[in-house]
Amino acid sequence: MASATDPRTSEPVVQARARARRERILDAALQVFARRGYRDATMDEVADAAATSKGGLYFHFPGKEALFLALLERSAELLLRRTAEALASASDPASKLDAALDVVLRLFATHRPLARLFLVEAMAAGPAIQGALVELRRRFAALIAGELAAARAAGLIGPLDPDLAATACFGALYEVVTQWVLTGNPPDLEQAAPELRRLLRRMLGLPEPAEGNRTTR
Amino acid sequence: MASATDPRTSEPVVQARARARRERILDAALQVFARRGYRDATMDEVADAAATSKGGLYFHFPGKEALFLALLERSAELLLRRTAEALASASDPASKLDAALDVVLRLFATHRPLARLFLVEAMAAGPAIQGALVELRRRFAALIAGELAAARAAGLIGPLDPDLAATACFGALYEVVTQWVLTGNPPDLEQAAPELRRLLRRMLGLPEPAEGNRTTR
Amino acid sequence: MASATDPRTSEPVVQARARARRERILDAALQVFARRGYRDATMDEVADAAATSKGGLYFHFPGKEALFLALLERSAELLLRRTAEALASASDPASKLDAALDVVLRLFATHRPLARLFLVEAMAAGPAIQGALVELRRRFAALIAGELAAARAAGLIGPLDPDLAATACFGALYEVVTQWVLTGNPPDLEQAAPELRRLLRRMLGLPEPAEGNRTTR
Amino acid sequence: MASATDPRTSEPVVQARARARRERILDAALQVFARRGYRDATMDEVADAAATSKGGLYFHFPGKEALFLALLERSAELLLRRTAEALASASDPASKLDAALDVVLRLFATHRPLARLFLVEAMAAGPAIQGALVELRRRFAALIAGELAAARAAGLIGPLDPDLAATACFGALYEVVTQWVLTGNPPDLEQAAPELRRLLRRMLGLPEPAEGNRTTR
DNA sequence: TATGAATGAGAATTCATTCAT
DNA sequence: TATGAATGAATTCTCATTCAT
Repeated sequence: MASATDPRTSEPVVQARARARRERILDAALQVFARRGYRDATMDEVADAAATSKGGLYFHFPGKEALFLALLERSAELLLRRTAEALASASDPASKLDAALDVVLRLFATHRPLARLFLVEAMAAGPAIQGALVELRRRFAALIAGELAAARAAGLIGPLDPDLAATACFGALYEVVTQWVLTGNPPDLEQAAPELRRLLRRMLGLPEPAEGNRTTR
Repeated sequence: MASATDPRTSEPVVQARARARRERILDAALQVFARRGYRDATMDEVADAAATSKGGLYFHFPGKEALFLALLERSAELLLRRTAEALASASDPASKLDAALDVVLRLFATHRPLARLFLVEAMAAGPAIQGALVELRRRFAALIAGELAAARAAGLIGPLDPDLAATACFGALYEVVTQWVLTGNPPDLEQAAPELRRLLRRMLGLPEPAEGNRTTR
Repeated sequence: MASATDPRTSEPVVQARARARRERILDAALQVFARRGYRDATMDEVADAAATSKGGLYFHFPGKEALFLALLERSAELLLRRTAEALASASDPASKLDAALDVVLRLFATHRPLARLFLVEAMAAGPAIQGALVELRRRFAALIAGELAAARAAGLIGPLDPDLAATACFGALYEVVTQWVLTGNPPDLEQAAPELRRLLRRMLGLPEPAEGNRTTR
Repeated sequence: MASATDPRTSEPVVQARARARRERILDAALQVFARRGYRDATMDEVADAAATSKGGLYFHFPGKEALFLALLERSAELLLRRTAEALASASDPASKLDAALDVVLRLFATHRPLARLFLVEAMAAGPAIQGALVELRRRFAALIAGELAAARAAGLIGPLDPDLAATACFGALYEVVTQWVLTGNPPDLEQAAPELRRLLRRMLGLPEPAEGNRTTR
């Protein structure tokens, strides 16, 4: 009795179904965790939102923390990959910065629950998750720091501490998004992009662009 | 038979003792909340740490959330007052920035549990506390934004959006402290002051100082 | 140093004050117990209502149950005394019944909290209080049963079981008052008197009065 | 792999078991509430008595009050249904009264914990339960009042206020049962039936039966 | 694989009572 | 006598996790 196989993926149908269910659970978990916070969200709520049972949840994920971690990883991969692509697709440091900024702002602007989850709820979700978050921040900051070091080596920017500068950049960006998540200001997150770009450029010592479309709030 | 009074404060001894107990509870709560996080901390632990009974806790504070809020307020007053003093005691924007930065870094450097509590744990502690935190951030950012607007009006800095710039400043600072809280880097938080000062000055368009006066404690 | 004495009662002033305070506490307790029920009422509430402190309460009464019992006794004395007076002041069984009925309905009609306390809340207030209530009911029913036995002996009513008849009388009256306490029907409790009188008379075999003013609701 | 079903009820075995557990919990709750009273009974005790866990209790009932209410409803249905059947099975008002009286006395006589719970403990169990009890009394009294109105319309009894008369009947019955619950008198509740029947008949103006078997306690 | 009933170790909170002043 | 701060045992309810079917 050979098990059925999906002709497109040559993956056993059973496994495909399992993977789909897994994704469905992760999607549901994102909504629930973002809305209720890690601590207040219950596995019951996640199960309901995923239209499955508690037992089903525990078949796919060993526990609540692991579920959150999986969610975190899936989302972080996306963010980091897109940021890396943006950095790679631009040539000079200034446009790399612009591109990365655009990617991050656009991703969060279109995925507010994700932003809430990462920036507001996650940090207080227990040591294991905190550790994962620290690692993610480190990877993200390292991405920036790498670019800064390269720009510095190429003499495109003045002397600075790449790690601290990357942290500051990350923090400025992080705070702008957090404010938006918490207060809804600015109403459209991407609105803040040009001014934020200008501030970060100046901080890093990158040349100002010859730009006319200044937005003053 | 008049009740005994403290000769120094002319306050009834009973009330004085109660107020002391209240402070002791707040101190204990700070330790416990910082160590365990808001959610994981239990009222039992706080009571133990304060060397009182659970009932005693509830005599002084109506509940866990109110206890945390009281703690938040007490600490925030301190931070905001010191920052305002620092801003008032300096004359030009650049030294105002320096002074405020020093105050914040020093306060957190010497009160790591406080930093952990407010920067890491608090945000995920439920809507009421989140609201209080948003308000605190707003007040702090408004302090900075006010200075920026004044500096701009005086022609000391170029055109910028004071609110966004204040948010970015706050975020950069916040993230540096958070990294320190989470990873212990840099080992001495105040070490980061000069470079951070340089970054923020540049971001805001303040003149670079003729720098020989690096401050190493 | 002889203690001051009240010239009217030749009672030491201190004791007079204590007795007044005791009465004030009982009055407050009546209100609180009637409004919140025995279980849900707290000693704090009673203390507040009596404008005293918890410690003060415990000086005058050894505990919550004792307070309730004292209240019960004070009120029961009143009801039983008035009922006995009414019975004594009438000559024939029929007018005795009428008089007793009037007394009870009037007392409860003008003291609804008292009615609520006795008829609704008290029974579930714990074994000791239950025992006291049973005893009160017994005394009240005995009052009626005594009259019934006398009336029977005088040949004024037919044969019946005085105890059971008294219980039934008491129950009918009790239920009418309870309905009024719980639902507010009839709006004016004393309204129900004539019809209730008629029903009870018939039940006991007393002659119908030559009365024209029948009220049908 | 279809889930197993009970061949007799074609109900899934899982659900059948759950329903059985629910019933077992209700049975246990009746015992515990009757023995300890609503307020003093703890969910722990109920769980123990039901040989289940506290969590299990809360799986089947959302809380203590809901559990009590469910119990109340289940028992009240029984009483009301039996009373209605008794009323329906008799033809003339007098035998209807007799039949209903017998049903009620027999039910309580054989279920003393039930009687204790409903007549003594329940009334002081909080507003929600009190409301439910008021409604039950109303339904029961309405059953009687309906019969009285019909009998009156048919000219079988003299003029009276059906609602008040029903309340008085109910009260007399209620009090006799309550006395029995509280004091154990009369030792056999059903012993009181003939005399009580006679009293109520007279009260309502129903003809006396040609009966010789008087019982005097 | 999926279900949902069941578990049980806590959690926050309440409140009668005590007692130093 | 009076006060009100303090106590601590008891109680309801929660929820991550397990497991028989």
